Amino acid sequence: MSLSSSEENYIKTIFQLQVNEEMVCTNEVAAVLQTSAASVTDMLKKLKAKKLLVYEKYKGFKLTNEGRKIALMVLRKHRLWETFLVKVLHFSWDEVHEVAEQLEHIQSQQLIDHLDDFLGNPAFDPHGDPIPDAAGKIPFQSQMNLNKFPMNTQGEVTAVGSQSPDILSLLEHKKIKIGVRIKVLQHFAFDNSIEIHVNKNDIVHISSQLAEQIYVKKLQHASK
Amino acid sequence: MSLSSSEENYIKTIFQLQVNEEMVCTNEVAAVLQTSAASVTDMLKKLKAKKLLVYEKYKGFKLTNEGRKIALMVLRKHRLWETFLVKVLHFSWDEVHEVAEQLEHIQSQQLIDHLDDFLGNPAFDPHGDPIPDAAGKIPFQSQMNLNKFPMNTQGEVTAVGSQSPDILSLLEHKKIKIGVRIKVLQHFAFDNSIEIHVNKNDIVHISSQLAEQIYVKKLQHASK
DNA sequence: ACAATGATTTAGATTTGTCTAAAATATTAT
DNA sequence: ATAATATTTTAGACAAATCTAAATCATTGT
Repeated sequence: MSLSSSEENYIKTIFQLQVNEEMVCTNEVAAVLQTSAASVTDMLKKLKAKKLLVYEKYKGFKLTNEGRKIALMVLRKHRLWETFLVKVLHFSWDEVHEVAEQLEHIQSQQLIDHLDDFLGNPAFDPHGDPIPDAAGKIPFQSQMNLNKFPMNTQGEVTAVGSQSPDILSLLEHKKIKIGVRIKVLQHFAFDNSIEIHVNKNDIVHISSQLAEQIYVKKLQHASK
Repeated sequence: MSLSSSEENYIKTIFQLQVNEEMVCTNEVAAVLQTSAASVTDMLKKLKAKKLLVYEKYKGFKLTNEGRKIALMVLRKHRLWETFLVKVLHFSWDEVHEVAEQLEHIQSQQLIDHLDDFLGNPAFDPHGDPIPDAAGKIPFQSQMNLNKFPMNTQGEVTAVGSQSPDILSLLEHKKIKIGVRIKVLQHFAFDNSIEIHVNKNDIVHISSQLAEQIYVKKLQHASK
């Protein structure tokens, strides 16, 4: 049973909205997919008929195991293609998304297996997001994007996504380099900027564009 | 103005059917695309409205310059992807077509430019077909597939498409190797097999599958 | 020349994915 | 508690690409 690009996009979106076991609602999906709530309802009926999600009118919905499996495969393809575009075809990180959105719907198991091998079975894509393996397993994400790092948690900078001079000079100015300790103090919803502690001394403000380029791992607390 | 996959497939098919300046007819296209003549007519109207072909009811049709340009770009993408699949992802020559049919419709000029550069701007794909360049120019095909070689013309074997032991042992048995002179004597429509002269002595029979793997270039006649 | 045959087009229907407007349901505020 | 508001679903329509069956045009054989 193979799905249309449209069906795959809905499933991927629902998967990404349903962190934990929460139900997802119609408007959220409509907002992400830039479509009308009515269109979402139409698609929900179809995906329910295919047993890819559980859904009751007016009550919200979430993916079944089968649906989750499909979402993971689409995500796998998307992230492998992004890796290919950046590592092999030398796209920059901000140019890959639109193209990967198309490539993720190519139907060929062989293609994705060979691509995975050619890339050396990467565990993370250029944005630092984990790439599900062929069985759908997501690698443990010791490193994660500063944008997604929990607040008030000790972290250590592990990598920078881009090597452009503009980013490096900005990082230097803010005294951020690989190995420094950070803690997210506050998040501003307006522009997704954040305020962080650097080395327990300085408090600096980081734009969402910059945070996107900084990877961090959690540190174990000495005290408990 | 961007076209749907379906429109691109029709244009590509019509381009390949219209060798020389001949008109193409509805049934030919329907046969190649495995669809009904009625569907072809519907699409012809649409492509005519977009000025991609000239068409008069019941009289046949052919592409405009604009239509030809699009066909060449689709062909370029198809053949670059086939090259990628064989050379980089180690697909065998008979596995690439279906996947390339999907990949050729990905919309991104940047993608195809980068892919072309990554592959080293190849002039021919793994089947020996010429790859149009970014301007739509088709490289001169000194080497061509034995299946497409004209009859009663002196040729010289220049390459073999696959290095599999099965093919090599068959070629040895038929005394065919790089450099030998050949001439196509007869073509059998039933199975697309051919009968050829090898080194002006032996007459051997070649299946279409084998001919597909043999590349030949024309030799200038000493006499004229 | 014209009847038979073949090719092409039209007419009308279907599927998929979308839309807007209106109706139904749920939530929130006073 | 119930009126106002927000969310979700239904109803009906549309565009793209396809189909079948019927009608139209072209070609061919005698």
